[in-house]
Amino acid sequence: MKKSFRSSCPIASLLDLLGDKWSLLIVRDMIIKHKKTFKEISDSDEGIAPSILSARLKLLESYAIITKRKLPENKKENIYLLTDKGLDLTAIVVEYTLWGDKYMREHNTIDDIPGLDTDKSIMVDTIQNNYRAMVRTIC
Amino acid sequence: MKKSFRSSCPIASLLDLLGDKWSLLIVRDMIIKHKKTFKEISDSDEGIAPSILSARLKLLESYAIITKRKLPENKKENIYLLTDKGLDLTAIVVEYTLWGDKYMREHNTIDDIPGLDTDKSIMVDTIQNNYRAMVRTIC
DNA sequence: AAAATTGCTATCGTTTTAGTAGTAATAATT
DNA sequence: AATTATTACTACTAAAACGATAGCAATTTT
Repeated sequence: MKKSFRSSCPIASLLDLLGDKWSLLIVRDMIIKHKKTFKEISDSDEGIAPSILSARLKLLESYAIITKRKLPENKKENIYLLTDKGLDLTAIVVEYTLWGDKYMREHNTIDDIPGLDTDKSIMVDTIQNNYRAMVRTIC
Repeated sequence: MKKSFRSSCPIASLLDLLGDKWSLLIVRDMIIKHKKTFKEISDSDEGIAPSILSARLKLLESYAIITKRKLPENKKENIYLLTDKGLDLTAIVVEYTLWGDKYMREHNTIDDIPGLDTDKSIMVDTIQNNYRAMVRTIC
């Protein structure tokens, strides 16, 4: 899994990894909607093509943002879970949500998302705790 | 300036605008490095092609994230400045910096950036205040 | 045993990106 | 005043990425 980086800037380096139209949406599906399988993510509103989803999951896995495993009771489904590193993207996802909620309404219909008036750090903690609780139920 | 949106999700909508490898870097150059002209942004470490920079600046302007103007004393240079909407991307830029600083060092050389241990909201305020002060000196 | 589901890969036309060259207008230099 | 340099682009083409669809193997369900 090769990748080259444009510069030594932390922002540019992160963009070299996740700077496309799909990667953060996959992370969103996992963090917020607790999606865990190829099928669940495929079924999102935005309609990602399987070839793209496949490539992105591989990339995210190669950078240890997600892990891929099978559960003993199902040999068909792969379960994708966020690592701590991946779950640490929550703050970015929250900031995207807040900015999009505030400024994109003039250009597009935007869903109302409850709880956006909560303190940011509490939002981030809540999301991360919910995710970890979900992981505990399946492993 | 046409653009279509994939869904009514605020995150997806923001990604439809800024979800590429360059837009946020341009915003970073403006917010952090106080770059204001086509030339200054062109000269960044990452080496953006002029055709791409031109297209992105037009897009950012069309969504009122930046403005374009000339100063009376120079009829050649265009001055690009962030609007309040654009400056509100500071929190996202800060979160990118923090995540990149924390997790990208194992994959790439990452510059040390002073002040990353400061409280997030103070970082954001400081950056925004510095930017506004800079704008005041030239307008 | 047959049908459906899941998790992909393959293919291919279209779109986007990247790199380079070139140009017009202004500004600086000689 | 004439030449040179700078700025802000646009134009062009090659390369890469994307997007939609089809297809397939391994399971699971019926």
